[in-house]
Amino acid sequence: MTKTIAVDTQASKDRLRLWLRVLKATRAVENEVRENLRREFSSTLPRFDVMAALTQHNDGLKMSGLSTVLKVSNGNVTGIVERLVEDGLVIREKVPGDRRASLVKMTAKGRAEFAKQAAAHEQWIDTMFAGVAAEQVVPIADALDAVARQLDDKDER
Amino acid sequence: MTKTIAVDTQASKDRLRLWLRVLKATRAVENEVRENLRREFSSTLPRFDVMAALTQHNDGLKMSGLSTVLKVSNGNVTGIVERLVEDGLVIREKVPGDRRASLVKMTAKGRAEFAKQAAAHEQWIDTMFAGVAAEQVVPIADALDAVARQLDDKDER
DNA sequence: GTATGAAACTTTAAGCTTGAAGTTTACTGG
DNA sequence: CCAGTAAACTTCAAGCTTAAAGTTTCATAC
Repeated sequence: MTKTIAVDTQASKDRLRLWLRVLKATRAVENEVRENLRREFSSTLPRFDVMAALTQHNDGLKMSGLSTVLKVSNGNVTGIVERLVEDGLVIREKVPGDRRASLVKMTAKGRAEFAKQAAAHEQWIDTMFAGVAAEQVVPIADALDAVARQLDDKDER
Repeated sequence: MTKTIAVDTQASKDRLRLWLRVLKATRAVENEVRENLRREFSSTLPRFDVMAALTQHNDGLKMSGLSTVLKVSNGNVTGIVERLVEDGLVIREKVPGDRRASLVKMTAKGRAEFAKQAAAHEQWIDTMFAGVAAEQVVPIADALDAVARQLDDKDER
């Protein structure tokens, strides 16, 4: 077996510093997006996330599918979808042959509403990330993807 | 006046993609940190954040100071500090000359506990970011700092 | 002094989030 | 068939989070 020994190198400190910056930037952007969603659309980030996932999966997603895609708990999805249904943005269909499950889909109203929100969202992000040099965008995205993928792989084990 | 016209360029799409990756990586790391804090220390990220802020400000912070530093609402800080006080990790001192305010400080128990958590935390981060090449660390940190700073500046206006 | 307004908080209502426990339905081995 | 187990959810308790409203204290102007 391989034993990992704690060493507090410069590289280690740099990585911690990187994480703190990533976190700070993410929270700043997220707060701005939340505030904009609230002000302009009277909505929230979790609702936006659910609608985005359903838009990508045009044939619908089961509750468990939503919680897997969004990486949140089952119980969480229950509440968010509940409220989206109340607002008529989403429907829950019965799954033939499995009375436990239900398939969540966007309604026409939901699609129209989400189209507006997604367009605004893209503009917000574009403005917020304008300060990142074009040639840095792809390398940074790839580096962070490596971090996320490593953790995803770990979860699946 | 300058009018901003919406243009959906390749650069714009790349920036959106970058944001989605940043978000994904951040959530993955955050989830891991939350889970580790819960499992190993029966604690949470907000509690860790408050203790980290108080550790950096050794002479204490007022409630309003905490909410400014952490960029969360006043009411939020009230609850978290309340629970930290219950656990004896933090104390609230009276501010002489201002009966409205109180100064929050770490206790000896809090300092001892946080030292353990911070050391573990640094190790977790080091492991999770091991996949990022050393020479990329600083440039990425700087690029994201630009994003955060732009939003901070905007808030102060 | 005393009104008036600001500052520093706390409280509240509503929504988000999780892990754990509970319910109903489906599947599988004997 | 049917017992046991797994799957797909929902419910629950506790904590996090915010905006808005409320409270007490302080500062300033008159």
